[in-house]
Amino acid sequence: MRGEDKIVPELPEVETVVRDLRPHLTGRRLTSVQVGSQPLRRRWLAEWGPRLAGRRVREVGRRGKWILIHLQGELHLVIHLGMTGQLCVMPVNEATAAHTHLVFGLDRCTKELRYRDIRRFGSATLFEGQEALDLFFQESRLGPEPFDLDPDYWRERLAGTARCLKAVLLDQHAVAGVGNIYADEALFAARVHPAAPARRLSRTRVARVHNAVRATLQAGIDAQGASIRDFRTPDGGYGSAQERFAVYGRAGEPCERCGTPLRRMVIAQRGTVYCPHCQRF
DNA sequence: ACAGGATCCTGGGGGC
DNA sequence: TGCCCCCAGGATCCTG
Repeated sequence: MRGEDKIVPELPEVETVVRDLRPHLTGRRLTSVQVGSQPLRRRWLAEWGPRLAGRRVREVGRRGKWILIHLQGELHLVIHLGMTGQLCVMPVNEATAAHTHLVFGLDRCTKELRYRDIRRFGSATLFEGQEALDLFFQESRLGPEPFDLDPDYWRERLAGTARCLKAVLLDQHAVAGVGNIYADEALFAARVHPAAPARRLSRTRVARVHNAVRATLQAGIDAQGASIRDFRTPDGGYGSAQERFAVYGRAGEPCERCGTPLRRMVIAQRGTVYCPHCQRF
């Protein structure tokens, strides 16, 4: 990580953004949309602006790493932050940062909702009707929320694949919301090797993975909550929140449990850090 | 159907 | 100091 203080948004970061936005947006009307010239992962369609103008925000929610802004009249604004996306409510008179792609006006308010995304891996899409929203998640085969799962789900899911454990954790079809950072942290907490074949895991190891995924994500949510209140930087960053990670970005440093130097390998095309002593197959 | 690879994109870091 | 190259990674599309 060294000097890098951007955290790629995973479930805990997205949950934090949602909690941060909720009081600012709920009950407010979106009045307009300004669209930048550069396309996002999914192109914002010109007809969506007029369609959502004047709609009141009913609720702000989350599904996996997707942010859901439910509007009056069964419209659903679905936003993914990709790797570098930021969604902030800011004063209208504050200068608009480079790479701001969408600006939503808010009624009776001197603030506006801004979507900024340097790498443009993120997206914003408008769905009309609950069926269209359900169909989107159904077709993308988004897996269940990690907090809704029990060990039986993990046993079945892991037994039914030839892949290694970390690849399954990263797979949004298997479980929604886990990304590269929390996958590594959860496997360190569970003391299981990231390259372990998923189908060969013992019952006790599956239970450890199940508990570790939940505990790690919950700790992430708790820490982000603290960081956003205490250490939020002017550009909307999360300060020094990454100091809590035990393995992510720490290849070569001593394991906090046993002192063995942490090792790095590539799994599913993702940089993976683990303790070769604590984490076994 | 499933698994693995390529693709998109930019700022930052390493190497020379 | 400067330039080039490469790397990071989430979702999605493509191939075997």
